[in-house]
Amino acid sequence: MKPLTIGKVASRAGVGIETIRFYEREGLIAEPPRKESGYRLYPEDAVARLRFIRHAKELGFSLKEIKELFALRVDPETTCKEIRERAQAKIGDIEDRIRALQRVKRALNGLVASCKGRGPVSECPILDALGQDGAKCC
Amino acid sequence: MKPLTIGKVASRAGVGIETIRFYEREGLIAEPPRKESGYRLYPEDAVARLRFIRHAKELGFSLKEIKELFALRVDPETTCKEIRERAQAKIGDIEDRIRALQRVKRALNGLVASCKGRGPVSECPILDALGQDGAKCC
DNA sequence: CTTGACTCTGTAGTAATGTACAGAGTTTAG
DNA sequence: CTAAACTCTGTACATTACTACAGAGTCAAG
Repeated sequence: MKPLTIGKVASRAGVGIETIRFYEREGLIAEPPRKESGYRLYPEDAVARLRFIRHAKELGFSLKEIKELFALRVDPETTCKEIRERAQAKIGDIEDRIRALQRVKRALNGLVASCKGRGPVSECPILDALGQDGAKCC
Repeated sequence: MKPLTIGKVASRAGVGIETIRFYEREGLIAEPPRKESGYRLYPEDAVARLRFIRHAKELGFSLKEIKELFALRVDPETTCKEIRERAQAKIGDIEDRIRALQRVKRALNGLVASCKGRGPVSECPILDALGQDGAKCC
């Protein structure tokens, strides 16, 4: 397989060229070999790595966390268990966020229910509720 | 009740002084009256408003969204009905966000389930799955 | 009345995550 | 061979949500 130029890698991985160079600067991907001209020449698996980054980001990992995942992989002491634990911690984070949103939703639903949809805004119970110190919102 | 200086408001609302001035610049809180000296003098309810912002932020609203909520209240033409409609739209947004997070969570759960937590990282299915093109993660 | 704490404006910096040129050199299709 | 497309470096800009001064003026306790 021929090495790929940055543009090919970008289109195959579904990211921008600038993004790849950015990731290189940030240490998320290795500096690839270059042609004499200075053009970057990527092996095939650079595409997989960029896809990994993209998917992990979609799953709510920050670049920093992704970098940590890579560091784990590089470290020969790391076990599958550790990766799994990270994923589980992430699930916990996501559950927290879901719960927080559900609280907001419940609060808004309650407010909507208490609002007849008539009268001036000054009498609308919706906005007052969030000004309290915690109680009404959760 | 005496008007409060910015420092008092900040400590009561649990935010920084600079944050308050920042919110003022951003239009999240009104410019308060001033003393001759130029010192800001806040009415009590500024504290409630800042708490509102803080709580809403903790619940995942961006400052922009919070501003939109306030905009509803400020407009004298706004009726309770409009607030209610906005609140309902907001509920829809929140439901979307919850669903997105649940998709992520399901994906991560699937990955965790496929990982026995044993063996070297090179055999971890979680990392493999992230390298694939989309299918495994959604 | 002095001194230390407070506040003012205005500017600049931070972190995260890119995106957008400018200006120059390189590669490739026709 | 030429022109279009591509890539290079380096810098600057965008967004969100603050945070940190600098230098000057103000307030309040003792």
